[in-house]
This record gives sequence, structure tokens and C-alpha cells, in this order.
Amino acid sequence: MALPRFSKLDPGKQAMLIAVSTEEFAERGYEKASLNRIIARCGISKGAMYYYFADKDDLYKTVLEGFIQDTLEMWSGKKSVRERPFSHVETREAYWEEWISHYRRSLRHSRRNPVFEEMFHRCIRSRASGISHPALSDAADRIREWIREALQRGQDLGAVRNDLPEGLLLDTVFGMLEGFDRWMVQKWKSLSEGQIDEMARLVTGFLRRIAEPATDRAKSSEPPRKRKGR
Amino acid sequence: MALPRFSKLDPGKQAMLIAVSTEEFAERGYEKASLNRIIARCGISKGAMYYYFADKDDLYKTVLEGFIQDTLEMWSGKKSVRERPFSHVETREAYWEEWISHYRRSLRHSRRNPVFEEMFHRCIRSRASGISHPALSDAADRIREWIREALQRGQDLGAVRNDLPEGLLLDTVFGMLEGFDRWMVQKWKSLSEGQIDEMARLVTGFLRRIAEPATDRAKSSEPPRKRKGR
Amino acid sequence: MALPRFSKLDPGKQAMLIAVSTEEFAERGYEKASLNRIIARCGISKGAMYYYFADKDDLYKTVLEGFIQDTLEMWSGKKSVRERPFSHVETREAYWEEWISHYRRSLRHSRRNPVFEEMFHRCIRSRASGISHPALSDAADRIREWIREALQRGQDLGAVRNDLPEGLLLDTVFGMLEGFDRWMVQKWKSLSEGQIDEMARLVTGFLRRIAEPATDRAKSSEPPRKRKGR
Amino acid sequence: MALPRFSKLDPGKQAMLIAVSTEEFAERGYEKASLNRIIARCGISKGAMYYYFADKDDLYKTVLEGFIQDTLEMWSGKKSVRERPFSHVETREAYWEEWISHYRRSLRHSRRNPVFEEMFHRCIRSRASGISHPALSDAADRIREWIREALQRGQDLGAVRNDLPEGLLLDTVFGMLEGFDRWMVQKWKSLSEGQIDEMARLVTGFLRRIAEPATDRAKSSEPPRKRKGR
DNA sequence: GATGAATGAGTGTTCATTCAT
DNA sequence: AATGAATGAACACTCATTCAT
Repeated sequence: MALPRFSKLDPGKQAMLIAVSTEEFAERGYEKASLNRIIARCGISKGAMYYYFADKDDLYKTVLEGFIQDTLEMWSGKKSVRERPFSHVETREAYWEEWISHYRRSLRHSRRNPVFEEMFHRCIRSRASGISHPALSDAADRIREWIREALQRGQDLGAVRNDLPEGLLLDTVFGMLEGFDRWMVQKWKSLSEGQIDEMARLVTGFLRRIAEPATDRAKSSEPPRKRKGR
Repeated sequence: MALPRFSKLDPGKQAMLIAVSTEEFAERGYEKASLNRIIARCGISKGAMYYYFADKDDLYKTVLEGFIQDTLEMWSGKKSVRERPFSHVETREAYWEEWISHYRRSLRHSRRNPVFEEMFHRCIRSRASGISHPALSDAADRIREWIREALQRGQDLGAVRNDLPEGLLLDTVFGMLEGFDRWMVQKWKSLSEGQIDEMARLVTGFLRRIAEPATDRAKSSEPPRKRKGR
Repeated sequence: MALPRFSKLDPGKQAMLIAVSTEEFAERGYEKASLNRIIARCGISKGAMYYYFADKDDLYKTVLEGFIQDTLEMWSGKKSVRERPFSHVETREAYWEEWISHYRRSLRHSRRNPVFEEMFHRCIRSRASGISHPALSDAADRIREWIREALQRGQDLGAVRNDLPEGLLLDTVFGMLEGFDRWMVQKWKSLSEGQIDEMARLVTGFLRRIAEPATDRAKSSEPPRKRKGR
Repeated sequence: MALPRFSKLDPGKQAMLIAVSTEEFAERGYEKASLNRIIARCGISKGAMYYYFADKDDLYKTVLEGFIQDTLEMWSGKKSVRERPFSHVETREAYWEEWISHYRRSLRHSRRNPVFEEMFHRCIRSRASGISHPALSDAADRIREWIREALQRGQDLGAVRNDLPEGLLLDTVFGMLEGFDRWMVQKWKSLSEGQIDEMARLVTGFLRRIAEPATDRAKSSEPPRKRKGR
């Protein structure tokens, strides 16, 4: 959000200010983040901070806005943020291939940007349940929405199951991805780029297992499962 | 942890103190929880608090210790906390049936205990990455460990796949369950006991999709996937 | 006071600037008035403010100067600000009649100008005793001076008592008028113009009771007053 | 108001704390009063202040409560605060004599307590009009109420006029007394106790002029008044 | 002439922790 | 065994004022 003046500030300083603030918020969360610490790290005065941002809340919103922009750009490619995700794939197989390349991009980005990674986790960890700052919940919703639309596209193509209550598949998938991500975080250092691409395959495999329609997954395997009591 | 003296305190008071503290920590998290508020609600003096607990940290650890005990008791049945989970099931089908009844118990418990529910979410939301309080990460690890052992049992029985790096399946499953849980939280009010039992079936279905070995899931559906390199 | 440059500013802008500042100071008083708010409402820059006025103090003094001018003009009629008040009345009865018309004018003006009203009250509420801003005390003194001269004129005509220590009658009358005014403020909305004129009679009645010489009140003047309906 | 603990504090410290705070609030008013300055003057820590008082507001209310108690005690005599003022006088002359002794007490008290004097003026200067702190308006109302009841008693005895709109006489009298008081403040140093008693006579004279019924003043009471030298 | 970015001491308030009793 | 008074660093935020441009 930021007061209008902020856009008139030297872009380098703008970026530095946002970067430092993002780091603080990513590392400590809204409540524990300290404006004192931020301005100290930025080397600016208290007054300056409040000259550009209305208050802590405002700074947080600005930081998150930037974060969301970056994320969606990275996910969608700079030029097609406004386009619905996966709108250009036309077959089931292409759909799942697209997920793989989505993850490839995403995992590489996370590995290179630990601050992004942290913020991303704060974001997906939040829930509307009054627990987290509303701005963070908003950000989470934006990200969820992207995934929701991606799943929707899958449903349109018959690649994704359609038999669950609204939101259940999304939340479950979302959580699964988060869990996968948490495992990844600990492995960044030990993984090569090639291995990371392999992980993208792997997580898409999980996704597919959860999300594919039962009939689709096995012409013959589902019946036996039913026979087994499910 | 609590100082040794704490055990000499009247058990009723012990319980009350822990209950009130648990509520505060569950509701606000470690940082935002206020000792002032806790002692006010308990009707004890500040000095008393510091007589029984070394500091806020110590109280938090004690609270989490109790929470973990309760959780594992509830999951394992009072008497077999020390026994490895699912150690008494002997077939694949029995294994998955056991998961269903595990969830049935677990979901019912969560619905009846909102404080438990909140604390449980704080717990699984945490990760070692320096983000959350170490004591909370420890608690999460204990819970993860239970699930790890349960999955291990599944692997021993051939019900759970064995082809993934250490911990990956666990983290992914853990996240998926968390996501499912978040969806559940919003539905508590609108679900009957019967419907909750149905949800236990559903989530076990997800679990099974993720965790079952490929060969087991589909004689014919996996081959095309294997061709793709997975 | 305002720096000399101020007079070279476009008169319309001068007036706007003073009007906005007057409103702010009237509404909040010197201490709570915010220069930020004033320049925001004026649409001018902070620098501009300090280009025309030395500091907050200076602006306040300028505002008060204007306010005093307006007040004295209104009380004396535009053309005779420099003339001593009531200098044209020549008899006791005319003297009191003049007070009535003075109040009629004054009350009507106050009712039409809430900002004036507020500032006027801030002004008369102030006292030199170090409590209020010196500039406000100065303004109050100017107003007191006008009333002092008006009372003096009454003494010259024998309409006003002469037996009290310097300033005592003035302060007492001044306070009484203020009290009356405070009552009026709450009634503005419910009073017609005619009723306001009636209030002018009433307050002059109070003034007369306090200020008339004792001998004058008892002997011959009281019966005629009753005849006039008071 | 003050938190309950405050009553358990050493009475000497209680008194000191209130005295210092009262001085600060009397001198600067609510907004400008600085808690930092108060605790510095008291020689206590910031925490201690907030241990005894909920916030600045709470301290202010406590200060005013004490001030009002002192004032009403002083006006009514320690033992009869709850009794209605002037309830024991039974004739018009006794009524006015009572006012004289009321003022004698009041003026002496003010002269000896400059802080009281300042606070008293802040108090009567305030009006409900949203300008001043609500607690101050409340205090002013308590004081006004005392005078209202005193005037009421006068009306019951036929000593005070009855022909004016509700509150008008009260506000006017109140203002007049305030004006008189302001004059007095500047003279404290130059007045002997005897002269102050004389001033009590004088101000009661003003009060009587304003408040006595017209019929009463004109017919028979004026001649005797002249005899008394007024 | 005029701007507006920058300052920093100041505000009220919170809270985990200590310690004399 | 237990109290609760006292601490003080830290917090978010305000604002009159300055000064390089």
C-alpha cells in the first residue's frame, strides 16, 4: 500500500527498504518484527519510515503485496499473470507435464531465495481462523486461488477428480505441497539442480495420486480396491 | 519441565494451572501469550508462577509436554503409549482399517476440544527452521515420530511404499493431513458424528493414495506412468 | 506576525491559509493543533508554511491577530475600531440600550460562525497565569480591554459603579458574560433570531445588576425597570 | 479509580504520587502532562506507575476524584459532604451570610493551595462541548451540581429568583464566580486574611445582585442593603 | 521562492523477570 | 512456601523543525 510518496523515492532505496522489511517479516512474523530493527538495518530514521508508510500494518501490506506479485509472476511467467493458470494446456498428459515444469520453476526459485521461501511458508501456514494477520491471510488466499484455478483447469480436462466437497481437495493438496516443501527446505544444500528437477517429478506424482479421478487412475485397479472395502 | 516443587503442589491446582496456560498458549502462541493474563486467570501470584516454573519458556515446555502426552494417549489408547503404533495389526487391510479408526478417534477428539485443536495446529504448523519456538518444534517432532512409526509399520506389512528418501513420505503425508484438518476445522459445526466418521474414511483414502506402493495400486495404470520415468 | 513575505502572497491564498489554520487552532487549541493537518488541508508544502511563518507560534499569533481584528470590527462596526466603545452614547439609558444592541450583534455573529465561537471561548477561557499560550492571553487582554473601556464609558456617564478596585468589576463581568455565553452555545439550535434578541436583553439585565451603582439601583431606577417588564 | 493495589501502597507514597501527578495535570492539562515527567519527579519506575494505574486516563481520573473530594469536603465541611449544601439555613439573610462564609473558606483555601487553584480553574473552564477530557467535564459537573443545589436552596427560601430558564442562572453565576476568582488569583500575594474575608463579602454581593428576585431587590430589601454599606 | 525528505526526541504502554519480605 | 512491588528495555507511533535542492 505505502503512501504515494514512496513511489517517488529512489528505486534502489525503495528496493532496499522493502528487501530489509521483507526479511524481517519473513524471519519473525508480523508481531515480532521490530520497526526499530528495520530502520536500524536500513540506516534510516524513524521519521523517514513513517514518512513513507502509514504504520507497521501498512509496511507489512506493502511487503506482502510485493511478495505476492513476485510469486504469481514466477508461477505464471511475467507476461501472463492475469491469464488463468494452465489455460494453454489441452490434454491430461500435458496438464500433468505442466505441473512438473511449474514445480521445477518454483523449487529452483525457492532454493535461490531463502527469504522468499520463509515468507512463502508463513503465508501458506496462515489460515483465516483469526490466528494470523489479515494481510497474510489475504496473501494466502491469493496463492490458494491460483492453485484452485489450476485444479479447476484439471477438472475441465478430466484430469482432476470432481467428487469432493468444495475446497476439500484444494486444502488437502495445499497441505501436501506444504509438507513436501518443508522436506525440501532441509535438503536444499544437498541437492543439485538436476535432483531438484527430479523432485518436481516426484511431487507432481503425489499430486496426481491425490487428485486424479478414481476411474482414471486404474481401469482395473479401482474395482479391486472397492473389493478391498473402500 | 517445571521445577521439582511443582509436583508437590495440589494436583487440582497443578491441573488448573496447566489448563489455563495451555489455553493461553493455544490461543495466542508463545510470543503473544501473556504471563500476566495467565496468573490473573489462575488467581495466583507472579511469584508463585516463578516459584514453580523457571521462566515463560519453562512453562511453555511443561504445557507442551502435557499436550503431547494427551495426544499420544488419545492416539494410542491410554495403556499402550509406549507400544509402537499399529503394532497389533497384521494385514494390509487391517492396517488401513486401523487408520480409519485412528482418524475417527482423532477427529471426534478435536471436535470436542477446541483448545486441543488449536494447539495441535500450532504444533503441526511449526517447523524446525528457526521460525517457531524450539519447544514447539520438539512437540511437532514427537507427533511426526508417531506417524513415522505408523508408516513404518505399514512398510513392514507391505501396505506402504518404500521407494522414497527418508522422511519425504512422512513430511508429505503430514502436510496433507494438516491440510485436510484445516478444512475440517471450518466444518465442525455443520457435521454430525456420522459424517465425521465418513471423513475419517475419506482422509484415509487420501493417505492410501499417497502411501500405497505403485504396484499395489494398479496393475495397469502404473505402467504408463512408469514409462514416463516415475 | 507572519514573515514579511506573507503579505506578498496571493490574498486569496492568504485568506485560505489563515482560515484553515484558524479552524484547526479553534478546534484543537495550540498544543493539539497539528501543522501536518493544516498543510494537508491547505494543500501546501511544509516548506511553504515555514517560508511564510517562522514557526507554529508565529502562525498562531497571526491567526489570533486576525481573529482579534474581526472581533473588534464586529463589536465596533468596521469603521470605528479605533474609536473608544460606546463613545457616542450620552445618557445612562442609552448606554444600557447600546449594550443590548451590542449583544444582539455579537450573539447573532457567534451563532453564524461556530469557528469564531470556538476561538472566542478559547480566548476568554485563557488567563495570563502561565496556563495558556501567551499569544492567547494577549488576545484575551485585547478583548478585555474593549470591555474595560466600555465599562469606563459607563462610569463616566454614571451608569456604572465606581467603588471597586481596579479590574475587579471587569473580571467579574467578563466571567459572567462567559458563563452566559456557555449557556447560549448549547441553545443555538433551539433559538430563533427573535429569541436571541431577547437573550441580549437578558444578559444586559445581568450586566446591569452587577454594574449599576447601588444608589442608582435602589432609589429611582428600579421602579422604571419594572415598568419595562424586567 | 486506580487499581486496587494502590490502596495498599504506603500512604505517604500514595499521597506523594497523587500530589505530584495533580501538580503536573494542574499545570499542563491532560494532554500535555507527561507520564515521563511525573515518574521522574516521583522517583519511581515506569513499571511502577503502570502497576498502580491502568493508564494515563486512570491516573487522571484518580487525581480528579481526589480533587473533587477535597473540594466538596472543603465546601461542605468534612462531615456533611453528603448533606445538601445550605440545608441548615432557614432565612434569606442567613442564606446570604452562609455564602459569605462559604467564600471565606474557599478563598483562604485557594490562596494556600496554588495547585488546587490551578486545578479548580481547569475544572470550571471545561465544558461538556467535546473540548475537554470527559473526566474533567465530570468533575466540573460535580462542582456545578453543588452550586446548583445551593442556588436551589436559595430558591426554596425565596432568596433566589425563579424566573429564568433551567441552567441559565447557574451558568451565569458560575462564570461570574470564575471571573471573580481570576481576579483574586492575581491578588493573593497582596491581600491579608482580613482583606480576603472582605472579598468574600464582595463576591457574595455580586452573587446577590444577580440572583435575588427583582421584586425582592426593589421593594424593601434595597434600603436595608444600603444600610449595610452595599 | 518553494519543496518535501529527513530527523530524533518525545509520547503512552507492555511485559518477562527479579527480589526483599 | 509464597508474595507482589518494582524494574527498565522495548514497543509502535507523532510531530515541530531543518535544510539540501
